[in-house]
Amino acid sequence: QRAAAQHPPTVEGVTLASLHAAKGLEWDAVFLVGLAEGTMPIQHADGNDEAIEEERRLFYVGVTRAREYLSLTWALARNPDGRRNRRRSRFLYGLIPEDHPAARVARSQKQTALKARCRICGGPLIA
Amino acid sequence: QRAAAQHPPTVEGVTLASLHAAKGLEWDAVFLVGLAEGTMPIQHADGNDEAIEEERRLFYVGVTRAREYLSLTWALARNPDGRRNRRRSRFLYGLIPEDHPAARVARSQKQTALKARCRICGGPLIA
Amino acid sequence: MSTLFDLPSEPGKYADLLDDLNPAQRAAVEHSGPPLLVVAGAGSGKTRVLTRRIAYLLAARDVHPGQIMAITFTNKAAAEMRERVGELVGRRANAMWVSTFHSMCVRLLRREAKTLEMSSNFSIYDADDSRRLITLVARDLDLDPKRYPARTLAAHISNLKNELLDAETAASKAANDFERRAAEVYGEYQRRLTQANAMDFDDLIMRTVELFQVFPDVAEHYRRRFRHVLVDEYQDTNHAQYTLVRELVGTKPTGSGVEPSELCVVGDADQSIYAFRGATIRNIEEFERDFPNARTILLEQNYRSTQTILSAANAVIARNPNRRDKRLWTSSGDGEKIVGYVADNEHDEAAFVAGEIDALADSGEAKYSDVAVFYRTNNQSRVFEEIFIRLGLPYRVVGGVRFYERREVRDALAYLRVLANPEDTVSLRRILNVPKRGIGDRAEAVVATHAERERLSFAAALRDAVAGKVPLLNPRSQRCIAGFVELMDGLHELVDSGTEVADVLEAVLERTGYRAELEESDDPQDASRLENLDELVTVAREFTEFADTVLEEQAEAEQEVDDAAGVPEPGSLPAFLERVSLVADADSIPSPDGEGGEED
Amino acid sequence: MSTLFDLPSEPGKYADLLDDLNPAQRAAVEHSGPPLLVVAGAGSGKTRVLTRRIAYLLAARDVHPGQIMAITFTNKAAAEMRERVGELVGRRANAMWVSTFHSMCVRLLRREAKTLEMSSNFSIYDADDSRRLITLVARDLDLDPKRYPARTLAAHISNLKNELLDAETAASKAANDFERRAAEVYGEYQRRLTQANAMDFDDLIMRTVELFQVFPDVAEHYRRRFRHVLVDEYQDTNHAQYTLVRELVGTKPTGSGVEPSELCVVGDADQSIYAFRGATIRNIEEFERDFPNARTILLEQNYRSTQTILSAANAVIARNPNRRDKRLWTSSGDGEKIVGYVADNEHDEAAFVAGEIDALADSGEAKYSDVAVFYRTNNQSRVFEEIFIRLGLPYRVVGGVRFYERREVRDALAYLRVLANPEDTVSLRRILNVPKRGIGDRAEAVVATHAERERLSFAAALRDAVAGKVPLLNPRSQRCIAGFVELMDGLHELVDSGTEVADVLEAVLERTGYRAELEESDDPQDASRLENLDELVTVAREFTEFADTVLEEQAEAEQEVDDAAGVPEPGSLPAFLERVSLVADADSIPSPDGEGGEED
DNA sequence: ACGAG
DNA sequence: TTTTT
DNA sequence: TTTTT
Repeated sequence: QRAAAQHPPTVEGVTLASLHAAKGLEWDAVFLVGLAEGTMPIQHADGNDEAIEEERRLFYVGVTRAREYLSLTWALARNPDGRRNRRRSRFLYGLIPEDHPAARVARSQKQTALKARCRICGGPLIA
Repeated sequence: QRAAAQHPPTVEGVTLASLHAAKGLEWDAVFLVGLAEGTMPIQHADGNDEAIEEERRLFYVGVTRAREYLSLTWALARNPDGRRNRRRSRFLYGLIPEDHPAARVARSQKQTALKARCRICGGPLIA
Repeated sequence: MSTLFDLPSEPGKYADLLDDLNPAQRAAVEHSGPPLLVVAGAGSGKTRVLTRRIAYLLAARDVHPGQIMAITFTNKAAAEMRERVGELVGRRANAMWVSTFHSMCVRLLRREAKTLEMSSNFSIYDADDSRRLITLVARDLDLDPKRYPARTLAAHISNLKNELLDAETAASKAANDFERRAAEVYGEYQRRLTQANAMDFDDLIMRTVELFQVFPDVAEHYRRRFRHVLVDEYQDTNHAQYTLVRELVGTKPTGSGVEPSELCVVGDADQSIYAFRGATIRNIEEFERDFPNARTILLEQNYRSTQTILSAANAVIARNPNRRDKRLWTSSGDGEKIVGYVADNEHDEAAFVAGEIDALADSGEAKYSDVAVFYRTNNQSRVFEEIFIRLGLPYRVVGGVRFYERREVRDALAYLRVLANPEDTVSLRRILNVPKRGIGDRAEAVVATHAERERLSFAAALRDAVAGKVPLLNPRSQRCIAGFVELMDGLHELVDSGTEVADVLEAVLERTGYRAELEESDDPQDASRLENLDELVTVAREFTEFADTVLEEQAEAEQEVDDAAGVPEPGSLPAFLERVSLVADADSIPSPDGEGGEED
Repeated sequence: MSTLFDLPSEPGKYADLLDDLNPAQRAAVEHSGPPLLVVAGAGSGKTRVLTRRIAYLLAARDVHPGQIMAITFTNKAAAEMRERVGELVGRRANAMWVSTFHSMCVRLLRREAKTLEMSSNFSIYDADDSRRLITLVARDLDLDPKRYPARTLAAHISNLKNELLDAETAASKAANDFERRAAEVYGEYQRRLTQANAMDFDDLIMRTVELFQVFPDVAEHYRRRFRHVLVDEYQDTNHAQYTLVRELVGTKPTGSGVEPSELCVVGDADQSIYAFRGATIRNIEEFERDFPNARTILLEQNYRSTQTILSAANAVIARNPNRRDKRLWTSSGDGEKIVGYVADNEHDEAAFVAGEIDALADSGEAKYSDVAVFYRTNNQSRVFEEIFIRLGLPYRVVGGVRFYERREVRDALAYLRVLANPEDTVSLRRILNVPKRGIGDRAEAVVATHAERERLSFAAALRDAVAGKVPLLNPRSQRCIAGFVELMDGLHELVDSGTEVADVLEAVLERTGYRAELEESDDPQDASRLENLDELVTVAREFTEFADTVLEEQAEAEQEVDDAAGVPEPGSLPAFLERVSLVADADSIPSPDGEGGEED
């Protein structure tokens, strides 16, 4: 058994990787996480068309890694007690219907945790 | 007698003006002041060739406004008690000889006032 | 005419025009034919060359003054040129077009308004009007004023216009959010300008270029007429102005055989300091490539400064790379040495300067008014003012708010502008509640919404408001608006009945209560405001008087005035507004040019 | 050969190669003649197309494997391609060149070293070496490391090289201080690289382009040889790589009548995500313009994902403007719905994901190793790691420091590199005092200055130091340096006597005390360091063994090896270093390619 | 509820 | 901030 | 930060 840095000799488990590192590979189930404005697309790219287009391609690469199961998630706040001022990624427009709970916008007020599971998604996927 | 904003009806006196406003006019005696890096050329322009060239032209316009008498001045510090950390404008290179008192560099230490008058300039003017 | 039988280049002839010129200057005056670039170093006598050249054209080359167009950037330069040519050739000078880029364009646009399918009595929006309108547009587009400040948007849009790009092109070329939003604002801004029957400074140039490019026959008409075009301060032209000049003179014969006009531009790349306003040094640098076959003449002899100063200047500018080399020289000697001084701090620097100035004055070497202090940024004047005041040294500060930028002056003019052009929404909304008459933000917003929804002008929406047709408007506001409309109607009647401008202005100040409000105030600033308004009335008065004399003279001389098509009647309210719109200072009212008639 | 009498396109023939392909794939495999762009959507089977095409070339079009050059970006891709072609055509595959851009260039440069008047045993500097050298250069140029960080300079210089601009051109195009300084650094950096007999990654490409452009006969030689060039991930090429490909295949016949080689590039503009590394999407977008007459084939059928996922992907990417439209589809059904989830905070987000993963695992829908979590920035892994650890959910994090980037590995390799190339100053200075042996910054600086002044290599300056010829060096440091030189001389003897790499490496670790130091430490990190060094020894051992088998096989098959000119002897130290320089992971050692000899 | 400050 | 060599 | 219209 070879000890390479990127494949530590631990039991094979869930892969955690950057979207760049995901390119060219595929998995049965893929979770794209942190899909909030400022993170995906990254802050830096905002306002710059070419950069935003590249961020979108990056997201696209992520989506196309999944064989069967794809999950798209994001968080309203950084910390449990932090201000819930994040907005969801623009790349989700048209993907998650506006009336779906996951499409909800951040509120500035504190509010109770929102954890309603939602496998019953079924909105129109094509924009 | 007409009351125009830029020519208030006061007694005619010394003209105080920006270098831009000086363009096209001429005076017997001209004082170009504030000739320190960050002011002339202005901070903003630093590192940008085209901008520095334009600042130099601006300085040139100032110099060519004078008929008989031209004085070039700058200050080591902003306030009397402030840190003397200014450097003289790069536009003065070759104009004021390096061994002339006015070519002195800012010291970071506090030091006694330097006010030696210096009409006895006589260094080589052409670079 | 007396010159008809003279040989153009006969030696000894036109001695009065040529004898006191140096060889380069003389060459520039005598040059004939291909495009000419006169690279005129500082103090090299470029205005003299320009005026002599014009005089020479008239005297030696049998050119008619009506065939000459001389373009400057400032009214001051135009006035000086006209005056100095006048000294040489007398009243014939009045038939020339000597004007700024902008007033030349206004004149052309008014004449050709029909061609462009627009009204000839458009308002001219200056930078402040323009920024105001952009603020409104940006707000309507829900733009965050932090991310999209009106100032920045205005500068960006101005740059686009200077590059002759319209809103669609700008949108298609936009490569980031800011550019895209700016393009949107640009589009809506233009729509509102049109609605207000107004043009901003940049439009004046851009639309004239459009006029020439879309209607080649119009261009040809003017090219046929202006056989000689002279441009001053060529290094300060922006792309639109460059294009305007090129379209006007042409670079090859037209289909019907009109040769390019003779072009002479004067400028100095080393004095190009307005890049931030869109000026592009490239125009003067590339003149020979833009106008093939061009001749270039360098004016390096200086008649202003000592050799010491010139050598310093040469040394400074020589460090700029890729520059056409040019070394200023003088025959008048070295003069005094340059003084260098490092002060410990800014206060001491100012004290040193003050001391030097006093010494110069005491020794009689220079009067105070012969002395100037220059700095990079206006805030640097502060220390000097403090010291000068303390020493009782007289001074004047150039810069700061100019006459026509003062609030009270703009308010008064806004009334006049609305009277002249009721569609001028920016001006109308400016004075709607000035002085306060109970028409608040809410009422204004409600009327604006109504106007938008019903596709009415703001003025028409106000009348709807009076008629109770504006929803959500409360009765108290409605009464206030009724009062305002009535007020304006009254003023209108004055204008229609031919009241002279100054009296209309007086009526505005009285009936609106503007003057009363200032008189009641005990703020000393308001006293100066009153003075400024009085000054404005005086300007208006003199304007009418001057127009009357011109008209009389014209009548006496039985001059034709066919050149005046579309141009506002001399002395009229529109004429007055046009003048003040294109001018910064109250004392630099341009004298009317080209009003002496001639063949077309 | 068995294929000699087959008609190239006879229906039903080559069924094994074509039958299980969809029509677009088949067209891409069968296409012959003009340049071919295969736009291969995600999961559309592009490697299959590439490998089948190669097999088809060999089987149906009578192409010899030695005429094929297949270029990839990663060693992994190269290895996979070689393996899959091998499955189809057997050992003949070994005669092809299947390699990364960089290793292809290394190979060409070693072969043609004489032409470029350089040594064929140059070191290859990776990003870290390069940044180190740039740090030294910037320091010598007195650059403020705040304003000019080595990272930024390195990135800038890399971009310049990717654009094929040399230091002079960069200097002449510099439009601000940073660019000018960067150009200076670039120039000095290149000088030092040459001095160190080293090339960085970008040089490998740039100098190969130079080779082809300056020596057209060399280009023609390789064009004649490689009649088929295939490029994978074409959307990731930078300008230099694009130029390299173009120079290699040619766009028109050479003077001596060599037609352009047949080019096939495969890529997907929608997956272009390396612009920040210099990749330019324009290359794939403009392929048809760059290579006139080109044929384009779209691969839109997907063999990986459910239609639900593909529709989402299509919807996402469709919003990018100015894009070649492409809609992925599958015949395998809709599958599960996509799950969307907003968490209150990042902790909850991770908890949700962990819960979902557990549910998938519990239900048997997926093993942990079939699941991946992707984020934009590596620091986002933190929350997930915390939660996963708490839940005992097994995971591995991709990214972070890679095997050959680890300090201990680079230290050990630096020793080997200095042994292979004593001029390799960066490596030499790296290990000069590692492990600590009393040669401090001061001593290093003094030696460096001596080297600079006497125009000596740093290695030679060290010997001067031992001989007491370096001024200002104190005796204690001198003795330490003497010890170091002696140590290295001893190791050199080992190398010269033909000791195998793994044993040299062992000697390094023992004699320098590197291993001892780690063994004595009680830092747990140092334990893992020891493991990594052991791993490195194992890699070296296997490398030699593998080379031995290859050599034996070659001997058995009596294959010619003239292709190996300039290429380091298999199993040798230089060969080992070349391998590890072009590789990121210890487990992705590329198998030697093209080593089976053939005619040229 | 709107305008003024 | 991403990091194929 | 400069501001010819």
